Amino acid sequence: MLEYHCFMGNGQVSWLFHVCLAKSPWELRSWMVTNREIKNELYEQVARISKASASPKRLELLGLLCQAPKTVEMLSQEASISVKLASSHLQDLKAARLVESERHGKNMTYKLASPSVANFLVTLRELAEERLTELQEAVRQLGESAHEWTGATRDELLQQASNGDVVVIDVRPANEFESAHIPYARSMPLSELKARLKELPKGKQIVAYCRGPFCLMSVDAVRLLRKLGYDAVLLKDGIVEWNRRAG
Amino acid sequence: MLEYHCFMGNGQVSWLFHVCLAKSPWELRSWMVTNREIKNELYEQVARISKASASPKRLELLGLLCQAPKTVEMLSQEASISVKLASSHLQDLKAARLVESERHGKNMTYKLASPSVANFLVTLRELAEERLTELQEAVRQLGESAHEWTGATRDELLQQASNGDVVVIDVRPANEFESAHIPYARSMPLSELKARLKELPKGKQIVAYCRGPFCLMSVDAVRLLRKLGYDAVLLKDGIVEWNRRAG
DNA sequence: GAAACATTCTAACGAATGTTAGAATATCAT
DNA sequence: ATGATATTCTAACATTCGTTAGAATGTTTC
Repeated sequence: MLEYHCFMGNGQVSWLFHVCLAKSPWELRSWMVTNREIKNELYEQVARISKASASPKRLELLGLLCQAPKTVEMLSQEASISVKLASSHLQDLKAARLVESERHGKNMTYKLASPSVANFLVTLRELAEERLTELQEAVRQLGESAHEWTGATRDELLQQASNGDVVVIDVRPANEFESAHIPYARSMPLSELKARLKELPKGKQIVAYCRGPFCLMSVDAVRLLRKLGYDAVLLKDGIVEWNRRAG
Repeated sequence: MLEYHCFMGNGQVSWLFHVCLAKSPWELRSWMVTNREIKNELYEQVARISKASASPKRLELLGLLCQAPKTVEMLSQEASISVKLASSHLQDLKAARLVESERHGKNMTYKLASPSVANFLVTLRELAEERLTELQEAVRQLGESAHEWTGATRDELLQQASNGDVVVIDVRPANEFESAHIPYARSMPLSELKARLKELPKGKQIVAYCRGPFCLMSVDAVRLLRKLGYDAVLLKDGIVEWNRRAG
């Protein structure tokens, strides 16, 4: 029976006859089959990466690992899933070489396999934000509830932070701050914010950031600070987005 | 029954008690549920994009659409799948807003929804090449069979092409050349190459390119030209990769 | 309006995936 | 070694996905 995509059934593939004029029918067929098999294999491999990122929970786990290496338990709690499910997802990610694991005593620690993975995730998220109006709507609602940093550029923020005109606070857990943070930022985890209020000057503007645009910690921090009379705004970028804009 | 990720079952989420001290238990619970639901929704939306790219055939279709708009039939033939299956995959891609369709007479034409999609695909492919040794191996074998352009930089190639030291040929079908091509390149589809050999100078180096690193047309072109005594090499970049390096 | 054609919709099947619970494994403290 | 703890492996289930075939839709041409 003839297939739709039969090898020689139409004009679309007629160039093959020119290119392969010298080849015997058997050789021609084998050449095509081989080429097709090579392509299939190549795309199959690329799809391994996108399949690994094709689940909301795996995306969330990857996002958390962009901040710092973490144990299975930490990851499961922060993503609100069971330890078993987290472990299973992490193994899928490991099979796709997106993360690596290492044992530290009783705990298994997972970390991103490469900075390229973080870069890919940001590209993916930005594409989703550009294309999906549903996502734009959801993000817009987040933005409305809090005040965003309006001081234009990255360099301006760096400048003002370096000479003390604004105070940049990193409201993530301390270990994530230690793993990597924006220059001149001060670690002030959301959990300690209320107790350490006296460290913050009322006269200056306070810029709070957290894990990135999908993390709500800076939103909460800004809401709290503004209620107490501080001039607080939030920066949507996390450390990965920040570094990306550098290149 | 108590869940692993119960809301108040452990120290990991204890900061909530500080932040939300002022809230009643009901308010606290509702705040958490809402935050979790927002995050779930956000990641769900992002996953729509990666799910759409999580199939080898859909990746191949997207890759073809990066070259030029095409009808369902053209796409099905070039990807070696049935028209029905192609249509089905294209509708998945359309649901994820990665492609758009337009009717031209009897034919339905699909095109990329945005250049960001092409950019995302290259990022994905590059990540796959970096992380997956299986893919590196497959690509390496392709490279061995043909001679790659060794003239270092993009700018050098542009320079040499502009003053005629090398001849850059685009071996894709003519409509893809018309849609977009590398500056100074000459359209010479693989199907016509043998018939138009006399247009190519034997004294100069010929650089052939096609759809990108996973497309085998330039490999075949170079193989043919070298057998006939031409000084031909191939450029792995397609038009998308080329433009990306511009920014 | 009828015939011809390209595409999509519907239904169906087996294959792959997400999730959970229980058993098994590896490490640490004793 | 033994018990306690963290993680992974196994098995099971419902759900989703890839693929195919047949019916239905929309468009052009006559």
